Formats: sequence, structure tokens, C-alpha cells
Amino acid sequence: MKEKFYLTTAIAYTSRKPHIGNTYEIVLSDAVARMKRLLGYDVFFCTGTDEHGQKIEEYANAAGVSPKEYVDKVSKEVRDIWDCMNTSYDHFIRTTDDYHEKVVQKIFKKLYEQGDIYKSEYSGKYCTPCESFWTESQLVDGCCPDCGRPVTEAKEEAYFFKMSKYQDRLMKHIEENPDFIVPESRKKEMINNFLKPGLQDLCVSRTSFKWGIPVDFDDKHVVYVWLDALTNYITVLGYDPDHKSEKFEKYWPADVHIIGKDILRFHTIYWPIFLMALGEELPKQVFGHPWLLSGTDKMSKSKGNVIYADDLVSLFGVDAVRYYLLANMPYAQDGNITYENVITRYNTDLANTLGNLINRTVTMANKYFNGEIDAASVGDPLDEDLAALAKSTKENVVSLMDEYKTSEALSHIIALCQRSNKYIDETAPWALAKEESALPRLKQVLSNLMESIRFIGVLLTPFMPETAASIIEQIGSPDASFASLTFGQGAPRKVGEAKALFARLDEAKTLERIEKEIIAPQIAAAQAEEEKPEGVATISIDDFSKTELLVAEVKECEKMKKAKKLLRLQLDDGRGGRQVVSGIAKWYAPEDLIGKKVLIVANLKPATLCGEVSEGMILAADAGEDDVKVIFADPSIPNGSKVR
RNA sequence: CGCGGGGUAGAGCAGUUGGUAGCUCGUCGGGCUCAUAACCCGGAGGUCGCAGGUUCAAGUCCUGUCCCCGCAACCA
Repeated sequence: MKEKFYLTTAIAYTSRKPHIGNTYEIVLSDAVARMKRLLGYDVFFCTGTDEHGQKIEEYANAAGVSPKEYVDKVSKEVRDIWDCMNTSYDHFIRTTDDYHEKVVQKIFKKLYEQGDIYKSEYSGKYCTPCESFWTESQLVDGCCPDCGRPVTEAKEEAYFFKMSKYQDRLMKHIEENPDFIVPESRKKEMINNFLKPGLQDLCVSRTSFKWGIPVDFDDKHVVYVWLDALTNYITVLGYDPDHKSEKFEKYWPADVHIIGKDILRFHTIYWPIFLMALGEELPKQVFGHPWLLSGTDKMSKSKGNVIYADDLVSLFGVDAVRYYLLANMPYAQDGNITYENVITRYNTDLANTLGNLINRTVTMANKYFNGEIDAASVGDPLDEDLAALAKSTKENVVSLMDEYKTSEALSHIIALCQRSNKYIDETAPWALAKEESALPRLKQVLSNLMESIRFIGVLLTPFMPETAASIIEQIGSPDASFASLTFGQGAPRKVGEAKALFARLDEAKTLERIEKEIIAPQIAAAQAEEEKPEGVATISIDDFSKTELLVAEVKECEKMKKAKKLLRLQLDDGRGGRQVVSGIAKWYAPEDLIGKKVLIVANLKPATLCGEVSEGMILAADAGEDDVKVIFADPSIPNGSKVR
């Protein structure tokens, strides 16, 4: 019986169309899945969309559609992109799927009945008109960040999960299974930041919005999105707490969850604990992959640097985009993408090294022998060298893929292409072709080349499926199985017609096209969106007079030990002085401020930040993306002067 | 002194157990002509963030220090 391999991606949140950074994960997972299939595993590869939650409710409202209509649209966009990347997932789950919702309810009930989930009270600041709870830090000037109205202390019933109960077991599991969380550095983050300080019980229900799976025995509540979302990994297998499905028995536990580094906490702490509570095995491994950045920045709409997979595919073709992602992402550090880099990589690796190798070899086979090529036969040390590299390349690719090191795996394959190109140079087939007596050797040389190309083609299958198929077809290889990868095993063949795999791109022209077809429309769309007015309500003069603004002089100022962003200032406000904490350490050193006069909001309710009391706020302007400038007052104004 | 990661040629990155500093792009020169102005070979370009230390020998180990980036806590 075939060994099973179950892998999943995170399910994509349906807030908006995924960009190329979000798309990286499915491509990486697809390469792993295809590699395992090539090696003969019975693979189950699952992905999907996460569709509940307050944010989606809000996005839907803003778009003037129902949440379901909204997620139907985005979920389809996600799926279209996964499909345009030619990913071979076996199942696409949506958290709004019927079978999923039912099982989530059942699980919630079970955990409640066995005492892991208990009903308690959640207390915090509540804005009645908005029906929202806010944490202290979300408040704006002590008021609701949405509507600006005052909030009240309120309590609300909520369900909590007893995380602490399972903490020691989880810690032990992580220690005993060193590969449970990879890469290593991420594991340390989880242990030091969450497990060692001790886990808090987690609030697993919400009453503040409706767009979620209702708790069936208490329908004021909906299930917390993460409990809902994480469970997809087992509901997709037909899991049911009462009777386990055949599929679940076969595939669970997952061999790996491939996820972004940002959601590692949910997958390595909450998810394992939920599973322990259900009495199920834990996934064997969670791999938190790095992020793909646009140049050096995170992709964001406001920066206008978002790159989408479908745009890239229309420019370069699926396999070139897959190649770029898989070849360019480091294992543990963030990678980056620019159109220029994609073009360079395309031209050098795909057009010049790989494409040209196939093209020149196939052309020669047809030209010299009408395409009739023997099985490979190693005679000369040069041949042996080539055969040895083909063999080691195969071994390296397999073992590197076990660690998800796609970039290193691909560079080994490219190295085999380079070695093959060199082999052509060393053996000089065109010279052999000129002498009748050298024809046997010429035939041998070409057969060896065909064989190394067969290795290249087969090994590329997980990374570039279409290209691999075209290579196999061009060299007329009857066998493209992994098992056949022994040098010399390839049978005699009739070589097909030479077809260029990747046409070279003119960098300047291509960039021009990108600018015109992709970047310009994107900027236009962003500008259109920006024309919407800012959402600050007008206020009366009375409202304004509630704010007391004063001129104050900075007497002392120092960096705070425990906080990177904060400065602690002692101010002379003309009425005995006060201490203010301000989040401007990134832009101002203490000596920049001492002796200067600043404007403060004097009647702000005092708050404690990182252990220091702050009685007021210094006025500063957002001077640009990630830049803040303090508003300084004229030195001649007496301390304590009112500003209005 | 909260936890972790990183600072290596103009750019982007490798450097396993300490033993002559590598790869890709770019650049300069050479070779070849089967091929997609491609392919192959060679040169130039780095005091491996900084300062100490251990050692016959340190990018690699230790100590200190300066930057950058994550995570956590705060941006009143």
C-alpha cells in the first residue's frame, strides 16, 4: 500500500483578492505535493478560504452586499488565482460549506460539555451605538475609535477555552518533537513569548457581530473565527467527533501545515491544544514560511506596490512565475520580488540556460541523426562526470524538498543544465559531425545529453509541470517516472521537434509594457479610491472647547528603558509641571526636545504606558509615510498659555 | 539588560563540525558556432558591521559595541 502524505496550506482570508505574496504559499505547497506524488505517495493536498468574521461583515457592508455575496466573490477570485498558478490541490474547502459549519458546531458543543469551554464574562469598554467592545489601547482619546462617542465599562457573557490546562502537555510535545515547528527561530519565538509566560484562557465566542457560525445551543454567540478556521484541516476529511470517517482515519494526522510566519501562533499553540481537547493526534509538522516582499517593502495598496499573480502569468507564463517564486524565496528569511528581477531570472535561467540547452540538443539530434537516438552509454570520463552529476542532482533535489528548500533544489537542477551545456562545449558535437569515423561517438554524446535532459525534465515536474511535460515530449522519452531515473535507463527514442520553451525577453520593452498595462491602471484605480472624503465628522465650537490645549516647555526628556518607541518628558506647563509619555522616540532624540516649547492636550485623561504615567499628549503631525514631526511653539510664548 | 534573526564584492544571496572567501546578475577579456545576440573559459572587484579575546589557524567559537528586521509590550 502506498504511504500517505497529507499537507495543507492556510485557508486564505476572503477580505480581498490575494497578491503574489499570498500566492507564494499555494505554489510552495503545490511543489511539495507534486514531489511527493512523483515519489509515489498517496497525497492529499488541501486548501481553501476562511470566510467568517467581523472584518468581512464590515467589508460587505461597505460594498453594499451581503457577507455571503461578498465571500462568494472573493473566494472565487482566490480559487481562480490558485488555478491560474496550476496548483494541484485535491480539495478546496470554504468555511461557509455546510459540512464544515455543522461539525464546528458539534465540536464546540463537545468541548463545552466536557468542560474545556466554559461560560464567563468578558469585560471591557463598550460603545453602545456601535455594539462593539474595545480594548483600552484601541480607544481614541478615551472614545470609540469608530464613532468617537464615549464608551462605557461593560460586561458581556462569552465562552472561554481553558488553554492553561493543556499548556504543559504542549510544551512537552514541542520539546520531544524538535521538528514540530520549523524553522527553528520561529519555535523559539513561540516558546519564549507565549508558552513560558503562561497561556491565558482564550475567548472563543463573539456576540458583537453575526457573520460567523452560530453556537447552536446559545445562538446569541458565534464561534471565534480561529476555532472555526483551524478546524478546516479535519472537517475537510469528513471528521466528526462521534464517528470518524474513513478519510480521516487514513490521512490524519497531517504531515505538514504550510503557513505564513504571521499565523504561527494559532497553528502551534491554539490548534494543537484544540486537538488535544478533542483527543486527536497533533499534526506532525508546522512550517512557517517567510514573506515575499515587493522590493524591500511589505505589499500594500496604499504604497501602490502590489503585484498580482495573474498579471505576472499573463506577462511571463505560469511556469516562469512558479519558477521565480520557488527559486527566489530563501528558506527562513523574507524574499523579494520586482518586475526587473523576474525578467532577469527568466532570461538567464529559463531562456538561456534551460531553454537553450533543450533547443540546441534537440536540434542537433534531428540534424545529425534524423532524431534517432540510442539509450545512453557512458564511455568517456566526461560522460561519467555528467552521469554522476545527474545522479547526485536527483538525490539532492529529493532531500532538499523534504525540508521545503525549493530554491536550493532548483539551483541543483539549473547546475545540471549548466553542466550539460558545458558537456556540449567539451565534446563539440559539430566537430564530430564532420568526420565519418567520429559518428559513433557523436551518437553516444547525444544519447548522454538526452539522458541528462530526461533527468532535468523529470525533476522539474513538481516545480514547472507544463515545461517538464514539454521537455519530455521534445526528447521523445518513453519513460518519465521517478523510478526510471538511473542514468542509461532511458530507452532509445525518436526525438521530437525542437520548440522554444521560453522566448528571450527584451528587458526595456517588457518593462515599458508593464508600466503601461499594469502599473498605470493600478495607480489610476488607487487614486479614484482616494477621492473619497475623510471620515471625520464635523464638530461644533463647543465640542472643540472641550479640548484644553497649552504651551509647555520640555525640561527633561529621556528614552524609556522598556519601550522602543516611547520618550518620557517632564514639562513645565505653567502650573506645576507634569509628566508626559510620547511615542516619538523613532524620530526625536531627547536632546532635540529639551528646552523647546511644544503644544499639549492638557485635559486628557491620564494613562499608564509601559509602567509610566502620561498626563497629556504632545501634538505632532503625520508628515508622511512613517514620518512624524512635533509642532513646536514660538519660544517667546509663556509656559501655560492657552491655545485655541 | 523581554525573546529571536540578520549585517560577506555595485545588487541579491551561500558559506555545514574553525583550515587558501564562493554563487547569480552586472562589468572587462578570451573561446566556440549546434543553439533563443545563446553557450563555454578567464580577469577585476570583499580588511566577511566595529573593537577585543581564544587558537598554529576565526566569516565560522567567546566578550563587548553599533546598526537593520521580526515577535511580545507600548505609539495619550
